[in-house]
Amino acid sequence: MELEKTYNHKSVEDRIYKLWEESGFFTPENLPPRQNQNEQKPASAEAMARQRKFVTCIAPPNITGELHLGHTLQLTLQDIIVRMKRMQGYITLWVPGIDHAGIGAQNIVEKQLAKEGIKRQDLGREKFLERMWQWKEKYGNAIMDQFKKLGISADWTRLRFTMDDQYQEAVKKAFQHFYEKDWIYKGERVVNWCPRCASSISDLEVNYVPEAGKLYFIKYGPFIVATTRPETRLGDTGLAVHPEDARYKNYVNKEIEVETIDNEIPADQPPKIKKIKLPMITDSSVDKEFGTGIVKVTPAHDLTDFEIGQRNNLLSIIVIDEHTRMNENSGLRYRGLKTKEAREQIVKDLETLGLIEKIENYNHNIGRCDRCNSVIEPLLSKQWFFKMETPKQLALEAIDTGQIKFHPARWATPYRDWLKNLRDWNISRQLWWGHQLPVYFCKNKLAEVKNQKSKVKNNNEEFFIISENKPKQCPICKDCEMRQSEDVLDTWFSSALWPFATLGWPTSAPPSSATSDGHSKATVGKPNKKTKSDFEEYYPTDLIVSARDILYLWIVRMIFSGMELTKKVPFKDILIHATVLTKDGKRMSKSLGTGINPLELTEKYGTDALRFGLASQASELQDIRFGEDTLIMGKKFANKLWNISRYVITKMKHETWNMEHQLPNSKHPILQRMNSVTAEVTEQIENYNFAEAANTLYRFIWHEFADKYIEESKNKDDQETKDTLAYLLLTSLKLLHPFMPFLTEEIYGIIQGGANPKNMLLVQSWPTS
RNA sequence: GGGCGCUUAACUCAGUGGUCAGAGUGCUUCCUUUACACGGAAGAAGUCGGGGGUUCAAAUCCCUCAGCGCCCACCA
Repeated sequence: MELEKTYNHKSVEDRIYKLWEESGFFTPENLPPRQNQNEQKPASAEAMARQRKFVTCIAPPNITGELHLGHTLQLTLQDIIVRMKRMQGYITLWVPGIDHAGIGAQNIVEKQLAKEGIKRQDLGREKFLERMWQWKEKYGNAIMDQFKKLGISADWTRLRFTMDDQYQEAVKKAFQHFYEKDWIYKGERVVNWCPRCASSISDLEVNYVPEAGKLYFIKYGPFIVATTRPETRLGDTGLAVHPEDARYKNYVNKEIEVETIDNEIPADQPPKIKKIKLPMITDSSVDKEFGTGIVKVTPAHDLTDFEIGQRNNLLSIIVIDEHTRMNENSGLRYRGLKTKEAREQIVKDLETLGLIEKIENYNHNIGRCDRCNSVIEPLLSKQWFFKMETPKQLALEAIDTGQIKFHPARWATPYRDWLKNLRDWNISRQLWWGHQLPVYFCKNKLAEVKNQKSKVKNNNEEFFIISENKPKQCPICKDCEMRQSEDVLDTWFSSALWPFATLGWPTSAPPSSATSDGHSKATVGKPNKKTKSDFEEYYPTDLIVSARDILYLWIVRMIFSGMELTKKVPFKDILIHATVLTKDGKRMSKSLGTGINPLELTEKYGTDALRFGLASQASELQDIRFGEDTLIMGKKFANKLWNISRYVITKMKHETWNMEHQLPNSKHPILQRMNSVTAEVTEQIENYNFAEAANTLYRFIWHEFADKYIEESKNKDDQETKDTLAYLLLTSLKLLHPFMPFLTEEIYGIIQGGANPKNMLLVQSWPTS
C-alpha cells in the first residue's frame, strides 16, 4: 500500500469517526467482553458483570452559541481519560448533552428578536418559546457536530437535554421533594432585580464593577448620614450604628426626629420640610469607620438593610417598582420618575432645603446583571427561595469526609469558604425559557384551609399546592381552574440534577409519600425494559471535569442535590482544568473579538494536533495562554508518527504483525524504556497530569524510538529488530490513542490491512508494564 | 478587606532540594542519507522577578518586597 508522505487529517477524521459510531463501542453495553487479568478463560457474561465501570459526567454546554477553546480543552481532557479507561477494560459511559441555559439563551434570542424590532412580549409566551426551541435545535445540533469533530467518545444513544420530558419529571420531583423537606419556601425578601431581564437573579449572577459615583452627606436631625443612593431616602425606616460606637450610645433605641422632604407637595412647587421619626437601632454589620458611622436603613431596597430590618423589626417601604420607577409610596412629588431622575430631583430638593452637608466623589462597586450588564436594583419581592443551611452541611460533608476529591486539591479551600457565608438561594425567575414551577394557585382566594397539615399553604392570601401535574380539580376550593405559576426555575436548579437526571432518576428512586391533593405520583416505579435502569447501573459517576467559573453555580449545587435526592455523592472526583486565555493573557470572549473557533484550528492543524497541543499545555496550576505554536508542534508530531508508521510498515512488508502485542524476544534497552514510558504515561493520565503524559510520549517517540532506534535499525533486517519495531509502534499507538485518536486509529487500521469496525484500536487493551 | 495563582531563554511554558537549568516555536551553521525538510546533526541564547534566610546543597523550602491575573466579601 502506498501511503502519502505527509499525514492528511482531512481525509481521515470524518471517516474514522463514522467507523467508531458504526462500531457502537461508545455505548457501554456494546463493549467487547474483556478477559479479566489473571483469568485464562475467555470472558463470559458473568465475567463482564464483574468488570469495573467508569462513568464520567459531562459539563453540558449551554445552547448560547458554539463551543469555544475552553470547551475544547475540557472535552479533550475528559475524552483522554475515557479512552484510556475504555482500553483498560472498564465499562465506560459518557453521557453527552446540552443545557437549556435559561436566562442566557433567552437573552440571546431576545437580542435576535430585537434586530427584527420585536420584543418577547409582542410574541407572547407560546410563540416566544417556539423561537427558543428553534434556536435550541440549531445550536444544539451545531454543538453535537463539534463534539464529533473533536473526536469525543460519548454515547450518542443517550444524548440528553435539560428540558427533555424525562428531565422535566426529575425537576418537578426534585422541587416537590425539597418543598416537602421544607428547604424551599415562598417568601418576600430583597432580591437582585434586573430591570432589563425583568426578572430576579441570584447573588451569583451579579457582577460588582467599580464605578465613579457620589457620596452624599445628608442631614438626619442631629446627624449627618452618608449615602450613595439618596433616592432611597423615601424608603428609610431607621438609622443604625454599630453596637460599640460610643458616639451615639445616648441615642440608641430612641426615636430620632429628622427632617425630610414633604413628598406630597407637587413637583411644580418648591419643596417643603416634613418631620418624621426614625428609630435608632444597632447592628454589628455597620462599619464605625465609614462616613459618620451612621447608616440609613432602607429594608426594601438593599440586601444588607433588609437583613438589618429583619433583625430589628423595621418596616419595609417599597418606593421603587420593577421598572425602576418611583412608585406611589414615593408620593405625589416623585411618583413615576425613573430612579436616576428621582435622585437628581431629590438631591436638588435636599439642597434647596439645606439638608445636604456635602457631596464627595466616590468610587464604589455597582452590581450589574451577569447576562445583560444592566444595573441591578435591589427590590423587595415575593420569590421562591432555597434554604442553604442543610445543603451547606451536605456539601461540606462530601469534601470533609473525602467522598469527593478536588483535583487540584486546593480548590477545596474556595469551595469551603464560599459555603460559609451564604444567603438563601433565589430560585424563581420571571422568565419564559426554563422549567416552569410545579406550583398551582387557587384562583379563589377566599378558600378556607381546614387541614393545616396539608400541602396547602396560606401565604399572603395566596393558596397553592405543589404538584407534578395540573390537578383535575382544585383541592382548595374544589371549583376553580388552577393557575400554574408563571415563574421558571433558575437554570442551575435543573443543572444541579444533571448527573442523575440524565441517568433516568427518579424512575428508580424510592417512592415518596403521596401529596395532599390526592394524586399519588405515578412516576415512581415506571417499568423498565432492562433489568436495571441506567441510574442503578451507572450512578454515582466517577469523574466530572469542569471549568472553575461554575464551581459555585453548578458543582456545589450538584453535590448537595445529589446527596439529598439520591443519598449518594454524584461523582467522586472533580477535575478543575485550566482556563484558556489569549496569547496576551486576556479572557477569550466573542464580544471582545478574542474568541477562537476550534473548528478553524481543526481544519488547519487537524483535531489530533489540536488535542495534543492543548493537552500538552494542560498543567495543573497555570492558565493556558493560547498560541498556535503548540498546534504546530502537535501537527509535526502527528506527521512524525505517520512517518514512523510508514517506515515500520515498509520494514514489515512481508511479515505478519503480532497483534496480540507480545513482548519481542530481545534484550534491547529500548524495550525497557518503552516499559517505563508505559508506566509513566499511565500514571500521569491517572493523576490528571496531561501535559506530562503528552510530553513523555513526545520525547520518547520522537527522540528515542525514531531518532535512536529507527536510525539504528536501518541497516538491520533481522527478525528481532522487526519484532521490536512492530512492538514499539503498536505500544506507541495505544498510548497515544487518547491524545490523538484519529491518527492512531487510522494507522492501526492500515496495519491490519483495512479498518475493521469490529476490531478497533479504540477497544484494544491498554499496554501494561 | 480577605484568599488563590503566576513571574524560568526572544515568545509560550515544563521543571518543586542534589550532576554544567529543560521543551516547543523562533534564530545560526551544516546535511536534499531510499520514514518524515511538518526531517536530521550541531549550536547560540537565561543574574530561574528583587532582597533576605534555612541547608553541605535552593529555580525548588521559609520570610519580605514588587508587578500581573483571578476569585470571594453587606463598605452604606
